[in-house]
Amino acid sequence: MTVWDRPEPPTRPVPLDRERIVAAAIALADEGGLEAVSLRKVAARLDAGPMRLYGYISTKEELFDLMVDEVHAEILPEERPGDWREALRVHAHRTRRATLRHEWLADLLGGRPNLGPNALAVTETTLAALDGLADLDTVLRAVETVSAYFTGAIRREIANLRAERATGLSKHDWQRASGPHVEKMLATGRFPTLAKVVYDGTEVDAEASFATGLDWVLDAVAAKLARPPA
Amino acid sequence: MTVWDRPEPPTRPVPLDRERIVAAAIALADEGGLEAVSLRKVAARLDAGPMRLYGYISTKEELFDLMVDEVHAEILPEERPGDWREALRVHAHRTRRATLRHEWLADLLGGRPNLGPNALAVTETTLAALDGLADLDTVLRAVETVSAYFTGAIRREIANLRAERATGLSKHDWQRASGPHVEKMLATGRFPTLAKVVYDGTEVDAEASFATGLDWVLDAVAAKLARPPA
DNA sequence: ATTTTACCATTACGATGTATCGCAACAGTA
DNA sequence: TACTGTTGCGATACATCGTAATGGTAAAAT
Repeated sequence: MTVWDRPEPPTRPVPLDRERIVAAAIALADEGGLEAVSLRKVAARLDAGPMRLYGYISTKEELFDLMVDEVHAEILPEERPGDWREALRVHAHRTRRATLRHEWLADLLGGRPNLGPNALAVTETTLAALDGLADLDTVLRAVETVSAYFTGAIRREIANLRAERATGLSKHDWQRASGPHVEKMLATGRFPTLAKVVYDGTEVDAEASFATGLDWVLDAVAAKLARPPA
Repeated sequence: MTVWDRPEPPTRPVPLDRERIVAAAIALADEGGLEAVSLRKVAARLDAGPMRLYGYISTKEELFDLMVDEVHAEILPEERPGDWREALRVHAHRTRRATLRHEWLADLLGGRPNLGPNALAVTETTLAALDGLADLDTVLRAVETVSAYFTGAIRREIANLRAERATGLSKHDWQRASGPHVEKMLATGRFPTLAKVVYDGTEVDAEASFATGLDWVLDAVAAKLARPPA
């Protein structure tokens, strides 16, 4: 058995780190949604066995946590924003845009506390922009209220977007035509107001809706920041 | 081969309907969370084979849709509420309470459009309470803004609650002590505002936070309903 | 040079959602 | 009453999943 008969030794396994793992997972999720992310497929992208990953994460949920935090790096504004209102608005819009780039984020948003370094940095920046404008509790409530709003709004927007894609219709048409079910329901006359909205409502740009609702909430915050807490 | 040797004919399979299926699924989810809901286990509860369910639903997601709609029956207020503000507030609180009873709802809230009969009824009631107070689009935006808020707020509340349960600590303590990670992060000094909030913030009752944020949003809505749209 | 350690691939297990298929009980017809 | 279609159900099967356990092998330590 000469050297020539023996194959070359297998190339050393490609080095791994969380960054590479998370990048692979995000790529998969971007392409096929969260459900396309399996530890096996992530590992395969890195020319590794599935079990290899357990050196870096101990559960699939942790991988999701890492993914979410990674996207928060995109959310973190690059320049310190002007006033508090601008800071909150930017935070909301950047989150929305990031979610449009990575739709799977909608499935994770608000699902678990985000304690990764990037998420903390985002929170810090936002809090800092409000610091001193009112007592701590009010500031916190302001940030949480705004973020509750945009979390919910983004999730709904993505949910609608998926429904539109699934049916190939705009939301407006989709509600009326696509669902014989909805059609039928409305025809019963049990939902007169809803029917009015569906039939007479104008179709509004998603981004505009988002921005308008956000402005309302920001107005509310402004009112509470203005005067000391009740 | 006498009669006695022959077994009795198998009892006819227990009759099934969606109501029973959904009830079984909800029971499972209440006990063990959404992940405890598998078609096999649901079917087992009904003394049926898994495939039997596919006569009533064609996919697991549909089962989730049915579950969500079923809970909306609990959310629907029994008496027509007073004014619009009360209507929105009641909608929010009833949704929150339902989610506390069925925590898994937090995982589904806002994830898909809710078009079931009960969900439509809830929407109708809410819309009806605002009907005529402003043009349709404003009314719709009001309802959507409020519901985006409470969807997001509820999800965060449940997320925190789970984290507390998992660590056995209150959120306050959990952020400071449990996570050596968070501790360390804050100690870096890179998150001064956040540190202040974590260390100096008072611990507020979850329901109170929810109610306060909700009131803020309702104030904002009130302002927009008062004067005609910009 | 030998032992220890640390890592990694393999194997394996139980569970899942769902496609397929064959059967058995009923409905309707002759 | 015999026969035949139809319908709905169970069993089987498959591909996939997350992850526990195992065992080998290469680098580090002695």
